[in-house]
Amino acid sequence: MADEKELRYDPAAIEPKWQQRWAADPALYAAEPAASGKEKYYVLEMLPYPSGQLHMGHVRNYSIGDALARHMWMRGYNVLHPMGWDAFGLPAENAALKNNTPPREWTLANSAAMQKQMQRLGLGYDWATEVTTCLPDYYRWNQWFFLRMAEKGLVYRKQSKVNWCPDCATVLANEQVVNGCCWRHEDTLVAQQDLEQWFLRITAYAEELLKGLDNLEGWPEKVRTMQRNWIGRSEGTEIDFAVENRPEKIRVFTTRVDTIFGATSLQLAPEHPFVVALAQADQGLARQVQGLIEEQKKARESDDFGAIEKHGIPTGHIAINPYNGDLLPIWVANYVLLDYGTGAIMSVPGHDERDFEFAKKYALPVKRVIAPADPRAEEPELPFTSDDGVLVNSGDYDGLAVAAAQRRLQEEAENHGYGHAKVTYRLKDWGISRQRYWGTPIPMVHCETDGLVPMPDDQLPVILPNKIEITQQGGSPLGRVPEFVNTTCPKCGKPARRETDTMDTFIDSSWYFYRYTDAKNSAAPFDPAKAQYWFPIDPYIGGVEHAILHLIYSRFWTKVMRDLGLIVNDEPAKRLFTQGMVIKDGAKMSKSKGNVVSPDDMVARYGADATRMYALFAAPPDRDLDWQEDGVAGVSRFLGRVWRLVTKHSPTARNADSLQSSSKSEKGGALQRKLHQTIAKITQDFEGRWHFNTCVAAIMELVNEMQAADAELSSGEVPAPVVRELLTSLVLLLAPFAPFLAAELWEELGEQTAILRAPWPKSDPELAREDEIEIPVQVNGKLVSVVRVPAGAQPKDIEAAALADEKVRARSAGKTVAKVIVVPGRTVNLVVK
RNA sequence: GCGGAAGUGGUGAAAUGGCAAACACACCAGCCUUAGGAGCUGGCGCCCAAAAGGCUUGCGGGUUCAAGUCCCGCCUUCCGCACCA
Repeated sequence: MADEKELRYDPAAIEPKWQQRWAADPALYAAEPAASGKEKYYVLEMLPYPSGQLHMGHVRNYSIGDALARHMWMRGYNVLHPMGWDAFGLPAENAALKNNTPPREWTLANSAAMQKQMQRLGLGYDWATEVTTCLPDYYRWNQWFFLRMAEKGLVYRKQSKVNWCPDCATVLANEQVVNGCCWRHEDTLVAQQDLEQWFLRITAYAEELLKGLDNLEGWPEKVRTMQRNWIGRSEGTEIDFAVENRPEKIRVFTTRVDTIFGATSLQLAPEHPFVVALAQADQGLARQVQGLIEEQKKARESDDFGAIEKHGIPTGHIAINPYNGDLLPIWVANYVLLDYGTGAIMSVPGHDERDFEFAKKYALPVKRVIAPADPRAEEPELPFTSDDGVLVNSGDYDGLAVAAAQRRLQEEAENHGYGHAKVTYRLKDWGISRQRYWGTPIPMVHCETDGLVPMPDDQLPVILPNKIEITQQGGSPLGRVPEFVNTTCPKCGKPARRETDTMDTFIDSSWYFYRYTDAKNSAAPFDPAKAQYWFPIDPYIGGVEHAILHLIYSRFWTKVMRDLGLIVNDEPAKRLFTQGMVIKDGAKMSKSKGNVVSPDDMVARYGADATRMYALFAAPPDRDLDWQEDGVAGVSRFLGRVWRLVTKHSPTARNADSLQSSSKSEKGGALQRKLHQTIAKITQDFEGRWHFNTCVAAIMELVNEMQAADAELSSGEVPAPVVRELLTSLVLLLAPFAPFLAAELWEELGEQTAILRAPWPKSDPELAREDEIEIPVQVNGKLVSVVRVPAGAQPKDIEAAALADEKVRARSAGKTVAKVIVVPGRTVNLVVK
């Protein structure tokens, strides 16, 4: 019975054994100091939120990163492969409410559980550099950075709108607003509230963040485009309009100043200062404007801003077009946004869809001022929004092309002092205040005498109190902890109040990957020399859902740190790799759909190796992956074949002299050829394409061939040194994808050292070369036959072989061969007439 | 509306412009048996009873000796952004 048991591949026996051995050897996955002299490789996967459970998306993400890390270790690189926990955030507070567990305990228990899962999966992380963002030795540096930014003028406070869930009685982040409702209360509309908020001046870096994208060649085009759109640079003109009988001027932003002779009104956002001023003196107007504001609010809340019907209110005031003296009625319109441009537009119904719709509704005049560039073209229907045109009905500017007219009109405005060219961004400053408990306290003090006073560095960290009652009452929870709130002013020493807002959790993840390079540093966020050695990150691997927020914030943070003199790199990551989603039955896995596959379950049934290898085999890593359990079973069966193949022939391999492995036997030569072709293919894929699905397929082909030659391997027909080479190389190739089985079989082959330290096999082109190859022969582009020729055959020999082929002769009988194209090693095409 | 990606067997997929469907899954037939979530052999795009042959990469054009791959125009799906002036 025992013997038979041994004939079966049993991951449940193999994997825990190696897991224990690896855990007992912390140096195995540890990064070495720069002095190692090895070339560095920093492979990073996005750190998880410690929810308590890994999901399949994590497994896929980490399987990709771990395969790369293991491969690079075997290539002799100094590899940094760290892991940590994005540990602040609302779920911990929700759990606290639900289970009466303190957020800190809940979070740390979760990350400990997930670390166990990761170790069970055999992921090779250097746990000595682990970062947990909710611990004071990490978040104190958030506070430190905040103070440095404040010194540089990158921090300010201002009144701002926030998302407010009345049921939770708390502020929500934008990403927690789903279709205008709270993510935890699907039927509760999120309201907008005005609060005084802390902001980081990310817009100071808007231009650099945009320009830098052009050089990020290792980032997916999709992500770069999304960031470009998010930053939303647009070039235009600001023009000041005087108002009849009023002292104010109204500044308008437009990208189409060339259409200004077609302006027939000005439209102002309901919250525009001019409107506010008018409303103060006019109850009726005030009420109407309030109506518009309510409408906008509602539209914003329902996430359907574009769909509300345009309407407006005439103010009765008149603006003057500075170019031609036209008198333009001033309106308040519900489709104009206060926070883009200047909050005021010139309305040109002839050449803008929205203005046209508005003008039709209120019977405002529509003027044609742009004609198609081609004079023969028919006069187009209005609105004509193309910028390929020339000016008409525009005084001295008639006949100018759009672009030229814009330049001339800008010059004119500057000469007369009523306008100038202007670049506007859609990117807004980063509102980082959260009226929540579980986050980094903002290190500021409110003093009656000195106002806002930053905490001195030597009083950091401002510790988040542990004992706190989390309730559903409004306001910052920290405000209800007197020991926290009551302090003394660092400047004057008088009693003062601490800031009770905490920081957005995206701050935690904006720089965590620098901390990995020096995670235990208690004097600085990290040693610049260490960061300089490891940065930039070589591949940064994660889901595309972070394309905007996290990846813009962390680029911003990198630039700030560079300007603080801490680092020398401009960008955090050389290459960004966005893996596809894991889906099941055509839909993203989710609890509500009931199609969630648990990694623990897969590991229990098929083992970590099969689970990981399936995650790499089922699809290329950048595409969505459809999880099919039968596929995991298939990979598991394959690993069983490998196990049987290697254990069966390992005695032969162990006794072989490893120095001579070149085979004289035909079968041995064929297997060696396949082996060296496989090594070449996989090595090449690791160098950039990362199509691990075809790497696994190539290993399967190799195993299939070896299995088919089982008799020759057993009989000695294939020399023992070749058997040895075949088996050891196979196990080495498998190591990045199925680390447990590879380690087990490595030992089975009598190897003493860790497989992770064994050199990656090298493909010998001599051994990989085919003796004879098949060349498809086409006649007039149609496949007709296949001829066999020696591998290095000359074009004329290949041509002769093709012409001699029977099927080819039949096909070209009675016709003349007009042309012969020979692609050596590839194909022959005969053109016959 | 703007931007991005993708459309290939029953399924996941493969294919530096050079034999479309490698490798797997599922299915079918057979073998073995210690009856297992095991192993082995064979079959498996479509048309034709089979062979021979023909057809086939969303649709329509084009470039080329040669197109799943390159170019142009459409259609569909997914994703991101969106009264952004």
